[in-house]
Amino acid sequence: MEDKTNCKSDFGTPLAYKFNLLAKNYYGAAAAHFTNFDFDKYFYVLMVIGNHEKITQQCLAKYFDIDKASIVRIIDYLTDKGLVIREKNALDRREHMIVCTEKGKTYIPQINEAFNLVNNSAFKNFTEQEQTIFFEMLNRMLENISGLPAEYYELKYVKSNNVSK
Amino acid sequence: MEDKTNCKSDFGTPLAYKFNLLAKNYYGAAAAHFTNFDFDKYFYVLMVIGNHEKITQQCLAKYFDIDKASIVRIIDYLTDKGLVIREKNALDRREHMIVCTEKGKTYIPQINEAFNLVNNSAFKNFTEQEQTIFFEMLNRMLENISGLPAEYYELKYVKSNNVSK
DNA sequence: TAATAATAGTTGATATTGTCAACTATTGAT
DNA sequence: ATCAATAGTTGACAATATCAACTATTATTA
Repeated sequence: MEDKTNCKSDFGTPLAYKFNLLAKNYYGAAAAHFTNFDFDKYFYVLMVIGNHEKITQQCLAKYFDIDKASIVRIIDYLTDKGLVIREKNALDRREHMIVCTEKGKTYIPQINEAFNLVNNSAFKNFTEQEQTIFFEMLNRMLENISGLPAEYYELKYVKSNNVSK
Repeated sequence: MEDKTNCKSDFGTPLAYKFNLLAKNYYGAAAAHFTNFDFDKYFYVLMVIGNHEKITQQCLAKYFDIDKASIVRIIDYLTDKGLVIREKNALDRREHMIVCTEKGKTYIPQINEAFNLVNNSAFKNFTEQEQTIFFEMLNRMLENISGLPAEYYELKYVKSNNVSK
């Protein structure tokens, strides 16, 4: 059994293993901030919806890279909790625009704040510059691995719903 | 809707969102290398087992941070495929040492190689130094978020089974 | 030593999640 | 007018994780 104490050895482990561990611990830490909410999941979905006036389910499906059927159930859940509503788009009546309710909006700042706190604790002892470098590296890696520019995931799908189409 | 074209905006998004995207794309890319195998999952589990003479299910559960019941089913699957076997530990008959079979061992180099290839494509246009920095940052972040040293996940659980205990 | 606690693994039940195919409604293309 | 494409929905299903209860074995301790 080889020694794995130095960083070099990391090159032999799949990156995704570390990403999974990080994601799991991250969500665990974030969930601690949401214990007083009357809903217990899809915080980031709500945040994405809340940060836009309206957004289609297709956009959400592409943004989160999951099946549109899953989005239906997520929106069902959030609707059930009174956090969002579906509105038919008059310009294209196939589309349902998802809109944050007043109740839903009250959670957005708290969710934003909580994620910022967890981000900050993840970045403990990172300089501003290191944080910037880290994000920049993550984005480059996303491009390398997905074949798509990383901004695609931040922008494109989110933007497309605001212009007529 | 604010502009999100610059990196700064990343600070508002939960890190785990990007980690999930990366992990998903990473596994997708890796799976392409394993299409000719007669098993279709748990490649990294097999690799970890194969890189040690023997390892307990507890070790694997802690290493992958999943329930021991899940490990039982994973080992059932790998056993079913003839890739590993369970051996009672004579020194502590509660423990089942998981050992790679000859068949299982033939896959280890291929799996190692495949992960290296995907790592390399993920790190396209990264200098050696950047790669080292990236891993080092990931490990620091894991420590920050989990409260445990990152090597814990690479070493401790994996090592403990080799000494009598 | 006997009783009790702790550990490793197993099993069954359950909840969650994602995925697929089939379907409706609507719009776009030819 | 017809046909194809898109947005969304639904039901069925498979994969996964999790939990509690259980067996077997070892460690603790009174």
